[in-house]
Amino acid sequence: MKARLTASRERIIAAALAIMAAHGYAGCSVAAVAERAGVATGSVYRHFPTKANLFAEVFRTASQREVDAVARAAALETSAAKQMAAVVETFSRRALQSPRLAYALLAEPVDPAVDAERLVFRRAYAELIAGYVAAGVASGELPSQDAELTATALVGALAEAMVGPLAAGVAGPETISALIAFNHRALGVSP
Amino acid sequence: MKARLTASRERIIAAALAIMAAHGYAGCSVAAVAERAGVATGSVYRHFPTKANLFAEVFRTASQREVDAVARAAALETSAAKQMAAVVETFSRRALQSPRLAYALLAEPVDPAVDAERLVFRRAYAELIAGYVAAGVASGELPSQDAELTATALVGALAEAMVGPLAAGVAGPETISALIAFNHRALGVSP
DNA sequence: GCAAGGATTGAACCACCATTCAATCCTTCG
DNA sequence: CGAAGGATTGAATGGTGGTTCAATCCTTGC
Repeated sequence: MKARLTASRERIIAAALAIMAAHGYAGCSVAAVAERAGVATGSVYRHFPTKANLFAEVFRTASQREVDAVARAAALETSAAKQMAAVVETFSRRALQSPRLAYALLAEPVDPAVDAERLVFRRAYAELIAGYVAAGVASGELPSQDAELTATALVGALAEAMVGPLAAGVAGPETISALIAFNHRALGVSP
Repeated sequence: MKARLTASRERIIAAALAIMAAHGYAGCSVAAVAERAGVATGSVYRHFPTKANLFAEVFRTASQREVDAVARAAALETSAAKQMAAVVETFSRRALQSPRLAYALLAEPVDPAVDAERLVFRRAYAELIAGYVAAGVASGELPSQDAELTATALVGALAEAMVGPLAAGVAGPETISALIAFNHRALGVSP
């Protein structure tokens, strides 16, 4: 019984995520999510107090997955330059693979309460990057700089550079390598 | 009479802008805008077919003003490095001066139709910057690079670096100079 | 001065959807 | 097996706020 409950909860989150990936946040009415999850509209409210609350969790889940993937890829590298390249590479590849979801997570207009979760998401990337930058500065690989600011700015750069292509639908490998070059310059990686 | 008409129209746009600057897009119900403009709710629809349409124009107007201010400041400079510094300086100073408006223009959740206008705004900045970058590359001041991508990424970096401070309320001159340093590195300005 | 035609008004309308809740269905435990 | 209690249902509710429109008011041209 308790299992059935958590299963329902999971199914609702999964359904919301699936609809976001297919039709964006705009397509996510509570009724649609419930139908896809195979429960009644009202049942959603047994698991989540409000729609915003549900989607806060959906965003958190999806974002964590993304940040984890990026962190995992970057952790394999040993220099700040390579770590940053891995971040860009992973982030971009994944975004281009699920453009609708990426757009929803990054830029689509959403409920303000859900928007707050987005800030957390972006900050998580920034923290991750800031760590690499700080280490790079400490080791002398990178010039002295405000690691937090660099990281924040890079997150913005990455997102902005992606949103266009996401809409347009195309961004080849050359865009990705150009982005990596940009990142290296911004970090002050010596050529 | 025709004068009265255009005057009304202007007043409506001005009222919308004023409310945005004070309470953000969220505070901009058609009724509130109409009241502030000194017209009846229904009259708004004599000038604009829909609310989204009205705000598209409001965004366009406000954005143009911002881009113009930045372009004017940058035009006084002669090297890409100085031009970019002027862009950052002007953009930041103005954003910090009207944080609520800046937030609305840059990041606040809005109607999708209005959101589209935001892309135009960001692209306008990007084009402006891309011009300076391309010139810098041509003159040999900057290393070879994809000027469009650099410009887009810098716009994202600038916006992202500002949104946090906008919410927090504070970003001193040291943030601005750090941002300029970031920009110079990203452009490949030789130290 | 006076119709005619357009501008203005603002209260009423309506669509949309998140949220609720009384009725119903299961699961569980004595 | 059979009640008790919680889970589930989905149609009804309600609030919000954009949009409309019949009535009224001005302006304009004769």
